[in-house]
Amino acid sequence: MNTNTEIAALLDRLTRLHAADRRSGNLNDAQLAALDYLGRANRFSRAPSTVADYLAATRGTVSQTLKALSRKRLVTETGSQTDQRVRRYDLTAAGAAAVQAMSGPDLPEAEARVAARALRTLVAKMIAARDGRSFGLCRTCRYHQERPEGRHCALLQLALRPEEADQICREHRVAA
Amino acid sequence: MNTNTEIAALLDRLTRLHAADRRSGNLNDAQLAALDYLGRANRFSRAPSTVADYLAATRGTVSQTLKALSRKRLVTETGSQTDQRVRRYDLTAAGAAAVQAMSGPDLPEAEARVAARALRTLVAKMIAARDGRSFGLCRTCRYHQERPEGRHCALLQLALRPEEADQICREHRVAA
DNA sequence: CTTGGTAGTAGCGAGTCGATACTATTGCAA
DNA sequence: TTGCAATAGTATCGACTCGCTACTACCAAG
Repeated sequence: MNTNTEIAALLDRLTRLHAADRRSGNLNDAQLAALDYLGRANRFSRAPSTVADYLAATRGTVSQTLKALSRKRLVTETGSQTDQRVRRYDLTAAGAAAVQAMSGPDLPEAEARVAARALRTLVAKMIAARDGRSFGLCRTCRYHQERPEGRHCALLQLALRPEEADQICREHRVAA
Repeated sequence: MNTNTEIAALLDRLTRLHAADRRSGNLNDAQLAALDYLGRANRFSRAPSTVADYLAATRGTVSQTLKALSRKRLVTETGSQTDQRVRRYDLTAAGAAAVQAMSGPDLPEAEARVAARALRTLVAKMIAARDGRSFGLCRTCRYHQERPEGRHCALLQLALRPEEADQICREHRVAA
């Protein structure tokens, strides 16, 4: 068996194990993933299309999922001022609590670091193969600037809030 | 963000990307995973309960999935002679073709090896955390014996067919 | 001011998924 | 030998995913 085939098989099993581990209470895998993403993304990256892009799903599916989360009072829905078509979904306090309650694997730090590096590489490759967005952290972006008056985004041309430097941005481009 | 939390987030995304990549034609993720497993498992490991164990799902869910695959003529269903309760699902030629057609990631060999090692470790840890079976290859098992007349399983106490040494076994125990 | 592209959604059909409940078996123990 | 608990597999239910098509609202560029 070639190594790439083995990776596919491992991903298959890992996928299942991970989903089974998280799945708890009344949230399914897709809802958990969306909720977790919304908790990490900045204010420009919490629209249905963006979530769909991140989760490699269609807008239709994500729309349904976000509505389900909304019915469960885990997110709120807001319209955008600048573009009337765009909607933004933010975590409620209950939503944030649900994210906190999610369990991950429990590896010793050294091993976790090795695993995290491998996973980052793998994700990056798979994104590249499908021409997808990197969805990296704002502060690692080529448009991120540190100015005397504070952080600034050179792409959107606006000042950034302090907490946004560590959030996911849909416009993220790896620094050159 | 601690490293284990980051791993959970990476797994979330990886899970989605992998599923989206594979999903093709008229097979969904669960069906693909079951089909792939059936193609790798030995004759003692192709029953619904075993598949359920491997995929971290319930017997009920897997039963449904296997019936769906059966309707699509990708697997056949056979009863066991030794235990009337047990059923075995084998790939048909069409099923084997569908497995062949599955695409995996496409990494250069060196990187693939690093990724595979990390994934194996991660899977092993997650299995251990849930007291699950390893589902390793027959020839890496502590009960696997090379005898003059051929390979032998010291647990089931029977002779092994040549191809079985490289198949997945539900009874697999890591060599001591 | 039309026209083309984008954002979001509804609704459909197949299927996942956990849960519950049920039927055959099997295996063990009194 | 019977009797009973454990096991294998299924059916069914309700909530939901998922891709798809169709549709509306909105934006932008000619």
